[in-house]
Amino acid sequence: MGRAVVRAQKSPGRSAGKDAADDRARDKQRQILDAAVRVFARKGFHAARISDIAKEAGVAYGLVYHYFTNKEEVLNSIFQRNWSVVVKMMESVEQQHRGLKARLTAIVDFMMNVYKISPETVDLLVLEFGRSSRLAQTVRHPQVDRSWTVLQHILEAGQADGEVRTDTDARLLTTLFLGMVETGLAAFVTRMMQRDDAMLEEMKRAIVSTFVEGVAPRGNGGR
Amino acid sequence: MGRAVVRAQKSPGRSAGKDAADDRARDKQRQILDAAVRVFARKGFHAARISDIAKEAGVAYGLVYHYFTNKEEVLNSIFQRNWSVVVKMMESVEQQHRGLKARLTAIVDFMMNVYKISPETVDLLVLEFGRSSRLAQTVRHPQVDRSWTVLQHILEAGQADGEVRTDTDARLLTTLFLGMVETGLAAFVTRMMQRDDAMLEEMKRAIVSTFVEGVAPRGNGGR
Amino acid sequence: MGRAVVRAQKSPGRSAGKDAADDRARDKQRQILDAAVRVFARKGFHAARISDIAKEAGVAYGLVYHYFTNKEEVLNSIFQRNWSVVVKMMESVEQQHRGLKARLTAIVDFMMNVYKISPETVDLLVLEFGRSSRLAQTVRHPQVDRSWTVLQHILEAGQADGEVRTDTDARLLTTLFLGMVETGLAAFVTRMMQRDDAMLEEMKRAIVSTFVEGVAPRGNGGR
Amino acid sequence: MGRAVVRAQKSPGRSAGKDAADDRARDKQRQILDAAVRVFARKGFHAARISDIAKEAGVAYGLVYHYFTNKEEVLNSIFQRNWSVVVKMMESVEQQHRGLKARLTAIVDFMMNVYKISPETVDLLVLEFGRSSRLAQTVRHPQVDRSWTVLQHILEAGQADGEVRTDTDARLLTTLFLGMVETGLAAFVTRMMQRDDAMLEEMKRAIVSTFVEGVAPRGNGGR
DNA sequence: AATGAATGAGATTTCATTCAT
DNA sequence: GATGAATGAAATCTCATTCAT
Repeated sequence: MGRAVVRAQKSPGRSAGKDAADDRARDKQRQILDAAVRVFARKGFHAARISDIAKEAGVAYGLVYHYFTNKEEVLNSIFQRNWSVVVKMMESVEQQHRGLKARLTAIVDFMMNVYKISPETVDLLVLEFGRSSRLAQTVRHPQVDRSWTVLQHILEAGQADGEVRTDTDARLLTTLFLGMVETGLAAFVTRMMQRDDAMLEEMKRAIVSTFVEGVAPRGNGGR
Repeated sequence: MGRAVVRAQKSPGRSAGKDAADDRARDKQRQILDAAVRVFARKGFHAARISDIAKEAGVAYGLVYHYFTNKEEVLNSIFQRNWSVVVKMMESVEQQHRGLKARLTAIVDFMMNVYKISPETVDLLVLEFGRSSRLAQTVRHPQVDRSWTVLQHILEAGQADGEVRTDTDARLLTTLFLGMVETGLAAFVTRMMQRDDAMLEEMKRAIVSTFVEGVAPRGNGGR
Repeated sequence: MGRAVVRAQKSPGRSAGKDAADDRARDKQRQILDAAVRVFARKGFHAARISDIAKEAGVAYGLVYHYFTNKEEVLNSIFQRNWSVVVKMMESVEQQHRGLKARLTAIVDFMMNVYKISPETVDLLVLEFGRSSRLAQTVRHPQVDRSWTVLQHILEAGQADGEVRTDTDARLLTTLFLGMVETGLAAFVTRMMQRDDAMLEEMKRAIVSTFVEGVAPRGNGGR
Repeated sequence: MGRAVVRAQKSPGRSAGKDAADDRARDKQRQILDAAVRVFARKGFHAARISDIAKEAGVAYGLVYHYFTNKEEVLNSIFQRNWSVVVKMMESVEQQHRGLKARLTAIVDFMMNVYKISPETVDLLVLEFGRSSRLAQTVRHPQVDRSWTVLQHILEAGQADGEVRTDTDARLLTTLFLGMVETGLAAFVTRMMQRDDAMLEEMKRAIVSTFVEGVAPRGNGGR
């Protein structure tokens, strides 16, 4: 409840009154979204009532409708907000790092860190969104497609560099990598595994090394 | 009321009518469960109405309540029925096959074949059940735990045989393997990938080889 | 459950097979009615389900419909059966006894004894039927009217004999007497009072003497 | 949600809107309760549907749930509201009047007047609540116990003053008195007796005098 | 006679959404 | 902007009753 959100500085030079009002509005909106993350993570999208979210946010439930069209839009906003962060991260990783292992390590690192910081968010993304074709049909976030594409690029680069075998479709390998990450997270989410830092670290290492070794070209003079 | 009736032998001599009735009852139950699989897969558990299931099964919705306590129990029955098949398969694989690769291949084969035969069932299991901690908390199917355990045994055997590196927890590797399989299936379920046989075959090969290579001990001449 | 009902001897001289069948039928019917009394007393008419009655009687619920048109008819049968006993008792009391006090004593005695023997029956009659105008409207048992009439006669006889003051309507006094009896019983039914024999005896005495003294003519040559 | 709100004084200066809203809310609640009294009296608790109450009150049925948890809580509120009036009356009678006859006369007067003003309320209290042990078990209104206690005190005072014979338990006599009043009312409720004022007056007199005479100590020159 | 599968009307209850204040 | 009263569609579930066996 009431987590202290760091307020971003806004573009200076506007009417102070307006800005203050905008600020308050943005705060309220964020307050509601934060509450929604927790409630959705706790009860699931369907079972979560708007009034639950409002109560968690400490506002009247009518206000939720002031900021969002309906319940689904609340969920969409959450996805938008979070996936755009993931996509940005992936894009920057592609730019900043070289080599398959370094890149995947950076990505897995980031994901696991997010989990440490806000497990509810990950719970929600994994449980409600992860793969739901039904939601996907209604929602179809281009962000998600973009993240797949970036990953695919990384793997294709690996194939070009001889780090990844070329006899398998890069898109398919992308699937497998995401599967490991996702299910790895899910194991924590569903309490299949203990939620402690050591475990998280081991998980990171296992995912990266298993995948990198697993997709390495082999055979002739190979490994 | 009167469901899951254990058939006892009754006074011989006039039991035919009774038995026929019981048979019909069992048929109707199965008819309802089959319909439920399709409806759940199509709309998801929450969005599926009992009346949808009844309509799909071609019975009055009251009959669903005649055989099942409520909607959740319908879902549970489906899980029970299907997971027990998976568990049996895994156990038999452990008995019949030797060697990590052979065993995992057999398992992945089976899973993908089930998908070919009854994609709705897999859709349902993957989407609704796959990992939902919320459902899991209420339901806690021992069958699921059992399947994890069997897989873990297989990996531990691999460690003992030197096929799997020993510096990583077998349970953790189990997670990763299941993640690949599950997300591999999910890619079809969510239409992220084309549902054709060639693709399924390539997926099978990719999963097994990536995982087996990925978890192989390295070192000797290796990495 | 399964209280041992004393089977009445039937008119001798009929076809034995027929009689035996009739007997069995009557037994089943009585079995169902006895069960119904207990269930209605326990849960109330509305909350009692036909299946509860059938279960209590140890028969299939379809059979209830073989013997009774519907749930309401089951209740009616119970009333019929019991009130006719009460009416007969009152009529015989009017014949056998002389004097207001003797007659009322006999009546109260009987009522309280019934309570000792079958509290459920009294519970049911008092709670579901006692005064329910709504049921009364649908049911309108002539038996009930008859019992009022007999009592009224007894009071009118008392007026004629100078035991009861004549300045008050006999029907009204009937109401008051029945009110005492009914509420007296109700106090046990609702556990407002301890259900022990001494209390029952004191209740009997109090009802009769309070009423008899209360309605005695007074005044001039009176007290 | 937000029912039975205790009105707190809020920051003075802009509370008018809020207060007006609260007033409206209280009005609506009462409107619903009044409607419920009529519907329950007409059809009985079980047969009354929430939608009947809503229709009678002229509101959407959802609103009933906005103010009350469920149907039973509606009934409870009615009991609470009405019995507290009865209890207060009895307490004030005990204070204001002296002598058994005066006190009981005042009580019976009040009861019969309530009946004249709102027969439905009395119908409901008498028919649904009067004694129902089943409801009583769930509800157990302390108000009802309190009214018994006050009456008992009045009778004990009568015993102390020599107006009531001491050889009978005061609680038992309380039962009888209430029985007369209740059944007296019931006779009107169930249309066993004509609902006219003259009859009501005669009933009043008959109840009080029968009871007072009936419980008077006898002996001296008596019987 | 006896059974219980099958039906479906109908009741309760929930909750997203609108809207007056 | 903020509130929460008001609405009513829709979903779950119950159970009296019918009927084939």
